[in-house]
Amino acid sequence: MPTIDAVEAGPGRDTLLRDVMDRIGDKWSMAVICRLEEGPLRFNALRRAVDGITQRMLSITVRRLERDGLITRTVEPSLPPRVEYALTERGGSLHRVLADLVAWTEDNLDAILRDRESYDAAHPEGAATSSPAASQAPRAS
Amino acid sequence: MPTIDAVEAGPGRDTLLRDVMDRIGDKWSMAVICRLEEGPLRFNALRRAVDGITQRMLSITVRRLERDGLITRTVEPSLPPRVEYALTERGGSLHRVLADLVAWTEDNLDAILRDRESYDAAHPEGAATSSPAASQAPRAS
DNA sequence: CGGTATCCTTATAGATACTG
DNA sequence: CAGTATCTATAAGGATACCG
Repeated sequence: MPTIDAVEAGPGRDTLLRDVMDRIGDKWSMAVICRLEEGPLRFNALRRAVDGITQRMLSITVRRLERDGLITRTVEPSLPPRVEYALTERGGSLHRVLADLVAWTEDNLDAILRDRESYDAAHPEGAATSSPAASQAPRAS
Repeated sequence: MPTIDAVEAGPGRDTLLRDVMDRIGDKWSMAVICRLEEGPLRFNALRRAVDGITQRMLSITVRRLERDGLITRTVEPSLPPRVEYALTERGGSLHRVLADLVAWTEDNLDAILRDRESYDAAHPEGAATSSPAASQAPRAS
């Protein structure tokens, strides 16, 4: 039974955001969704398409996405087995939302990078703890 | 100088997504952005508004957001000092995109939760490694 | 009030090896 | 081909204490 606070403050937008972010905010989920949006792929094809992902992380990621109904996993019992992954309707709708996020990033990334340089120049000491990773990613396709 | 691969494959949507996710995919950034969208707040007011955040994490989070030009930090040199945080234009535009993500979550969360139960029921063994945290968050406003 | 500094626990993910 | 298992490194985040 929820306390009365839950009623007062509305649905808690930020809590909902946390819910979705916990799902897609990990290192590989979005990349997998984006690759599958272009069409279904088998495990190793997906592995090659994502670039940098390990077999283990792809395995974990597709299982999570399947669990949330964002992708399907279809096993064709041949020898060797064919396992195909494809985006669901729900996964596709999520991808559309994410596309807006990509567009926003395209519009703002350069300015952010510049602001960041200025900030670091103005705050020489506290350079540590400023941003997670983001330093030099491989920058592949 | 980029290699020729960078030209061939397009802008790399998933890499861009990773860029923005690295920025806002952490545990607290979105919550801070959402609270500030309702109006500027001072440090401790923001701390109380976010619910669950520690002083340390708020400190780190606002510094990162300021560094990326998503919020401003204004110090009024009184005694005791007043430090006010406010969303920038850029932060506001990001919030608008995030709002779509919230809406998507509102539309899909219940179904996802149900799918997840079915999945767990159908896959009793591999219950571990399935989802990060997400089990029982405090569920406050 | 508005933070830092320090310590510690746990999640995330990489490497590697092995299997049906 | 399509995964699992194990082990390890790192970093995100929480608890606590202290400072200008």
